Amino acid sequence: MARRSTPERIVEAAVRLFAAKGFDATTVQEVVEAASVTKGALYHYFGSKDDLLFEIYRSLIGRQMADLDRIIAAGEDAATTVRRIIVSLVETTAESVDETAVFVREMHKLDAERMAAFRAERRRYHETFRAVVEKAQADGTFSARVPADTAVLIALGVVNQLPTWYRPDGPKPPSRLAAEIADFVLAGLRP
Amino acid sequence: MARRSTPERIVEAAVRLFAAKGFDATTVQEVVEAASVTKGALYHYFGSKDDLLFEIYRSLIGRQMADLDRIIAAGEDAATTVRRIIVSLVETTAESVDETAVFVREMHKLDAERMAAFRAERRRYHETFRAVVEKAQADGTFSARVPADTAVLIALGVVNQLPTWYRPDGPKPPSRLAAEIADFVLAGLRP
DNA sequence: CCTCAGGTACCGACCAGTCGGTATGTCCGC
DNA sequence: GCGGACATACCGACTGGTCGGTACCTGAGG
Repeated sequence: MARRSTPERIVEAAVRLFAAKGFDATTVQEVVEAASVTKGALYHYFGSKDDLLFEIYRSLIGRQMADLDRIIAAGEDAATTVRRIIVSLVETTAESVDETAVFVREMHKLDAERMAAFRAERRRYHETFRAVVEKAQADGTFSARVPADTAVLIALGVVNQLPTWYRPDGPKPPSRLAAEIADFVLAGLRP
Repeated sequence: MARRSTPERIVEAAVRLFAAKGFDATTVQEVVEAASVTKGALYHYFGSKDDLLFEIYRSLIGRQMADLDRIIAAGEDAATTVRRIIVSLVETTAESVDETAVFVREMHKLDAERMAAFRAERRRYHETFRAVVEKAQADGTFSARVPADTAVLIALGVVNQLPTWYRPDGPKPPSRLAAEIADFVLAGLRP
């Protein structure tokens, strides 16, 4: 039998198809065929096609928030913290390009309740990141040339855009890309 | 009668709806109702729902390419040129948030032929922008800390991500936002 | 009276989700 | 150590509704 559990296989197939064709353009039938299960099995584990989509978001956001918390808890200086946040973000994104692509494109399809939950998480991420930049700007470690919130928006914007041009088989390994992006952002914040 | 021509009204309504609900989730019926026309009128002017989508891309890309060519033709120094490219991009994007949002989210739905045409245009934009940065890096005007292509990818990434967080009624006017983003990018390129 | 702009009724395809079923455990009283 | 009650995991034919697109109509201007 297959190594992965049935629900895992279903989510995997769904991510691949949603990333390639979009959520609406992918039929439940295609998902079950790609996962080698039946419709019955899918609806046994997931309440609806939307639930499947939400499951993808949940796991991605969960990983990113955990990384952020870990980095903040380490309590290093601002430049190191910012570098680590960006590197971690770029690397997770690179290894989950499909998830991120689906996420960025179809996020607005969440229903009101889930959208609220998602916004709260994103807000927390954003505020935490911004606080690091603001503190460093206040004590002169970073330049205040550009407001902290714009800097954060720029950094997060780059990462979310990554799935549109990043190719796993491209010339630059994710670690190299992560370092370059971090360098650029830090250069922008340098006094 | 309405001021705008029928096809213009149709495209306008389509952009608004596609941006709000997504292309697939919007029915042709909703578009014609929002535009106060009938299905017959829509199919009189557009061959298919996809044609409508393509029309949105075409006009947006056309405007951006024209702006770029105009800026390059002015032949100013690298820093001014880069600033102008970013400002022009941010401002067009801000005044066409809906178009850009649709574009970023649904671009992958283009058929092979149109996708190829689009990629060629994007490539030209990218290469033109990169050439400016590379030249300035070669003569020492810009730092070569971060490769030119990464810098360009970052700059364009920020702009494409703009529709997800930019609000026309937000505290910062587009010109201010454009200036901040340009400042940040130029700071990242400063020797 | 013919063409062009627009209107309207309708069709065929498709798709998310349902539902009645089976097969395989597993726990428990006796 | 066995029968029966219940649960878990899955199957796949079917349906009710939806939607893009089409065929045909109308009315006005030249």
